[in-house]
Parts: sequence; C-alpha cells; structure tokens
Amino acid sequence: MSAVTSPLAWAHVQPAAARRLLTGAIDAFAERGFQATTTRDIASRAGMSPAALYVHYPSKERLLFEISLYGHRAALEILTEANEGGSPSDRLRAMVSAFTAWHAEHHTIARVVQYELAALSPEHFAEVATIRRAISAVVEKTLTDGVTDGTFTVEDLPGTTIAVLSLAVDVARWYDPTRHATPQALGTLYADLALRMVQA
Amino acid sequence: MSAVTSPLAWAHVQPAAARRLLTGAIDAFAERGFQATTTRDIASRAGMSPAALYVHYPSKERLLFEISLYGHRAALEILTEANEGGSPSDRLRAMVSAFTAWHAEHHTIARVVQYELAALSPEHFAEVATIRRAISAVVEKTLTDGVTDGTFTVEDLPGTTIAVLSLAVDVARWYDPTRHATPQALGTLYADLALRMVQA
DNA sequence: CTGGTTGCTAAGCGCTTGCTTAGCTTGGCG
DNA sequence: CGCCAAGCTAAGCAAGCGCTTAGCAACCAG
Repeated sequence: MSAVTSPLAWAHVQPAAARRLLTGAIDAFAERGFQATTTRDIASRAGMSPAALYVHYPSKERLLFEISLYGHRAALEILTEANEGGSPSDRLRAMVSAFTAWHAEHHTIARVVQYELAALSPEHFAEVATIRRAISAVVEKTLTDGVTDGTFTVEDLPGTTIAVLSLAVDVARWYDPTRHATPQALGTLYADLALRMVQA
Repeated sequence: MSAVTSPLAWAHVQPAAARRLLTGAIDAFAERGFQATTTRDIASRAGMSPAALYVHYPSKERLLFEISLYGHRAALEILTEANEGGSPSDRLRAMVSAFTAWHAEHHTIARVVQYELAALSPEHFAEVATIRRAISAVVEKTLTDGVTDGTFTVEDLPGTTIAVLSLAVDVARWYDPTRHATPQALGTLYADLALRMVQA
C-alpha cells in the first residue's frame, strides 16, 4: 500500500461507534462546513441519538480537532516520506505528486483540514499550526537544496514555497472524483508543473 | 485595506446604509464564514439595529448573493481587460498578474466569492456558476492560442487551466497584507511562475 | 447471584438564530 | 399646516442550537 493511495487509517479510533461518529463528522464538515453542521446531523450519520455523541467526545469542536490533527499529521507524513532520498528534482517531484494526490484522494478530509481552521479553539489551532509550519519547512528545504546545487532557479524562496504548496492544497477546493482525473494522474501533472516553475 | 475603504466601487449600492450593511457583511463573512455570521453582527457593524437589515435586504442569503455576484463580475472583468492585445505570453502574464493581485488586494471579498458558494440558493448559485465558466474559458482560450502558435507546450489543457487559476485563487486563503508582499509584487511573481509552467 | 461499568436513548434546558411586527421619527411636498 | 413615504428601533416569535440529565439494558468480575 503506497503512501499516496493509502486510506487514512482510522483503526486506532476505538470503539467503532466513535469511529462512525468521526467519519460522519468528516463528511458533514466537508459538505456543509463546521458551523452549518449540527450534532444531530453527525449523530444520525452514525445511526445514533444526539446524546450518544457526548459519550465519545466532549464537544463538537473536539471532533473537529481530532480530524484536523490527524489530517495534518497524515499530510506531513506523506510529504516527509516522499522527500527521502534522490536529487532535489526527484524529491520535489515526489512531494508534489504525493501531496496533490493526497488532497484529491482525501478531498473531504483535506477540506476540513484547510478550510475549518478558524473554528478550532486557540489552543487546538496552535497545536495544528506547528504541523503546518513543519510542512512548509520540508518544501522550502528541498527548494533550497536545489538552488544550492544549481538545478533550481528561484527568485523568491518563501513565495515560491507557498505557491507550490498552494497549488496542491487548492485541489481540495475543486476536486470532484466523478468529473476529474484520478488522483495519481493529477499528481503527475502537478509535479511536472511545479518542476517547470523552479527549474534552472 | 478593509472592504469598506477598498477601491472596489460599491457606489452603485444605494442608499449609504445599504452599502454599510454590504461592506460589513463582506468583512464578517470573510472573517467567520457565512453560517457563523449573525444578522445582529452585520447590523452592528453598520451601526444599526438587527431589524434595519431587512429594510434593505430580504434575507442574509441575499446579502451573500449580492457580494458573490459583484465579486465574480469584478474578477471576470479584471481577467478580460488583462487579456486584451499582445502575444499569448503577454496576455497570460497580464492575466495572472492582475488576477493574483486582485485576490490579494481584495482577499476579503475573494474569500466570500471562493469559499461561500455552498451557502447560496440553487438559483443564485447557478447565476454565479455561469460567470465562473466564463472565467475558465478566458484563460483556456489564451493557453490554446499559445499552443497553436508554438510559444506554449501544454500536456493537459483543462488541467493546466485549472492549475493556473487555482494558483491565483488560493491567494485569498492565505494572504495577509501585514505579513506578505504587496499584491503587485505577488502578481509579478505568480505571472512568472505561470509562464514557466507553460512555456515551450 | 450482585454490583459496577459501558454505551446508549428520551426528554428537555437555556440560549441564540433569522426574521417579523408595531410603532416612532424625520424630511419633502401640497 | 397635514400627509405620507422612507428609514429606523424595541420587542419578540417560532425554530433550532449545543449540550445535559436521568435512566435503562447489556455485559463482565467477583
């Protein structure tokens, strides 16, 4: 099972009822947004009464935090694994390909991760922001390596880092599996575009 | 620059109280999202009681529609004007530069335009979707022209069109005028990156 | 068997929501 | 002046919100 195509492992969420609530919440948050989703909606997606939610989670916000935290960790892991070994070009290609494919494959989770940050409590947001900085740092490091060894020409390093990540992240906004290419094909296309953006 | 003082022409919105409600709604929707914004919040930003909103607009959704419609029209106009005259390279550079700068300059309106589509009524969404298709068509046409005259090499035309637009649109998500470059500088950088993505 | 823990539901509490109603004030016009 | 429309507010309604409480059935350990 490749890192690119692996489904997010929610097996660690126990018991099964808690997992059903979590996956129901992902679908609901991605569809309507956090604020427009009711606890009654989440509970009914899990086949339960509204009160059952509070047996497993102390609040609706906590549910969002669990999703956001695991989503961010998965995204960082995907990037870090793709960044192991090879030339800067190889690593950038692997990272953009995997990161893009992940945002397409898991566009529901990715939407929650990228667009519901403002609904997190300040403490929970701070925890997630740490992971986000690490994600930027991984990409910026690879670009720096490429500039150093002469394979990349980058005029504005932080700006180009944001652009490369931004390209992949925005996939979550528009991607529809019934209308667009496979996540892998999109990853390949985007990796090519990103390489063109920085090649010397 | 707040939506209130931005150079987007809201002068056509009359009377002044209606305009104050509209600009207050832009700021509130951009900050918290449509669903999390209350009519009491919008009214108080305009210095009025909650009931005064309904003198000028029949519903909260209608306020969103007016903002979304005008924002989409402004975005299409920006693109169309930048696409007039010159080589495909010149036109692509001008479009990406202007479209990116617009999304940075008007990131509050752009956030409402790009992220609150799901809150529109089906009829209002359909109206706005027409403009969105026109926006894609303008960019795709210029890429096609560049491929035809040999200045561009594009493997996947619809995919690359989305990527170019996506790059600029995502600026609205992360742009912060206190932390990032000026809209003009960002536009120049992004125009360069976009040209690199497609040049033969 | 008994006693306690786990996972759940029915009912509902206090509060906030979008929006409505009734009525007041203001300014223009005969 | 009298009249009316425009623009506003205070008060509040019905509905829906996140979350709590009380209690019940199923299970397992002793």
